[in-house]
Amino acid sequence: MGDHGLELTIAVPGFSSSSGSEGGGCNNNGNNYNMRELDINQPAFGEDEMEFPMGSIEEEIEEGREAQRPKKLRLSKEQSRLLEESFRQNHTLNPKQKEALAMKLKLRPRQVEVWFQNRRARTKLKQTEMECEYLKRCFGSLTEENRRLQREVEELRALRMAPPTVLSPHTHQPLPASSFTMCPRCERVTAAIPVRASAARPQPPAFSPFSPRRPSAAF
DNA sequence: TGTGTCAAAGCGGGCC
DNA sequence: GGCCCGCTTTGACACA
Repeated sequence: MGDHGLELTIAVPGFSSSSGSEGGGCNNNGNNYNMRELDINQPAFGEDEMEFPMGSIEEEIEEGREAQRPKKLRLSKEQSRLLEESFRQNHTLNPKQKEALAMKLKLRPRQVEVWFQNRRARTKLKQTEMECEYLKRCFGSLTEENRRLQREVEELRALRMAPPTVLSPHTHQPLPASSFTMCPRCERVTAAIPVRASAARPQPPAFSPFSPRRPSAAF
């Protein structure tokens, strides 16, 4: 989708989202969205509130009109563009900035405020989604690593349980049990068992999700 | 025309 | 009291 003329630009370390269809969106030619844009800012709402398309319901009731819900505002492309621009500069507005921006956009300060709130929420949601994807990938690789280590543990355990069969280097026959000695340190029967290649310590993963040095490309 | 999605706006609660 | 946030509602719109 994303064809409402509002593009998410998320400042996430390692990610750069381009503001793709700046000015060249798919909605700026000939569909009814343009008609809405005109509706929003045309002085067709009464003299006093011509900039504010959303009048209050109470006012309408007082005036004896049908208490119909006011038309919902859809921001024009230009309004969205300017809002995005100022959001890129600052994710929050002080009252002065808000007032100025509202004046510039012919909106109520409250509408600018709401737009920024919603925009922050959308940014956060997007970040959360990306973080979720990243954690899923971490989970997958850690599960795989865990499975591999479990198998290795099983192998080593089996090796320990089995009676040691060591071949004599001279006769190539199994040595008698009497030829083994007890290791004074670990108190196990030891013999000259060659180190198995598979028992070599595995390489640690390239990075750990819990390490402070996360690869920046993750987000 | 029904349905899904998006975004504006409402509402309540927490914080300063 | 104003602002922000999370959640929700609701109208506009696109699409099958």
